[in-house]
Amino acid sequence: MPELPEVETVREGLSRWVTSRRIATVEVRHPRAVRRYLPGAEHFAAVLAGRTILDARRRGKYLWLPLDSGDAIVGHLGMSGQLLVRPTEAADETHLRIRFTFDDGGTDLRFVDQRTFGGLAVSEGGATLPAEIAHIARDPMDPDFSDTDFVAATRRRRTEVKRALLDQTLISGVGNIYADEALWRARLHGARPTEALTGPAITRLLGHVRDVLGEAIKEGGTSFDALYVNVNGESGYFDRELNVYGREGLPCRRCGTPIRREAFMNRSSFSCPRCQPRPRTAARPTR
DNA sequence: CCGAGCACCTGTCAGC
DNA sequence: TGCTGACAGGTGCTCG
Repeated sequence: MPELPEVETVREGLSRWVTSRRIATVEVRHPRAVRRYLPGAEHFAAVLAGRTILDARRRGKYLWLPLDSGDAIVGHLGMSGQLLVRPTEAADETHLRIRFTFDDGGTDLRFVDQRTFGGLAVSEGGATLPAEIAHIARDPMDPDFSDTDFVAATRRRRTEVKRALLDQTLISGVGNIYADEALWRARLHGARPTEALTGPAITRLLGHVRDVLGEAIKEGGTSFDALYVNVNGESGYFDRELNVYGREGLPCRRCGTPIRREAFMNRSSFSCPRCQPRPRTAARPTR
């Protein structure tokens, strides 16, 4: 779910609502929420009590909160995770997994996650960049992202272009929605082999990725239901701007041809049959 | 190195 | 009304 724009929306909320606050207590309500933190739930709570949150940062779909100890809370929302800032007296959410209270009272920080694919961990010494996410590439909104390196690395891959966009070690933050939207804008079918794309074509595609992510951030992200919300529980509005994702059978906004849906990696890909013709052959060696 | 398949979960919706 | 199967924004493992 949440892809870069949704995670960025959450990061902005955390930056505003939890920066400079000192953690009082931590309750882990479900052990799966901290499964990536090997010392376990009790240690998770103990090491965080009394720490002050200094900032809220993001790379791709990962978030981290640098602490005054030099450690960080690192997290991923998975498919259904939410970080909510709620009044302390508000009733527990059905899928409340972790609750943080603060010395100043007022509001809690709650990790709520229906499907439990997400989770939080403490990254020792991870304030600058958690080691747990060192394998994740920079995302295209990062000022230090290198367009030329991305183009070169993509052309070296022998894979399909949508797979490349979803590969978080090549470019991070792009998920199923924004990959389909960027490919539609670039008029490329996701099955096009990367090695057969020219440098300028990949550069143009990258520009569309950056455009669609930026536009979605302005709208507070995409949400089709109450699962994808900011820290105050509010949905974003980018679903109104989607051109292909979820629009099977509806007319392409460029040419009117009904949008097609194809199976892809146990989910779906949406594209325009006319603007984005399938490649004639599967990936093959170029020489 | 790469992809296919699957595991990890809960909930919703369509169809029977 | 219930049951069943398909499907959902992600990651990460094994296997070939």
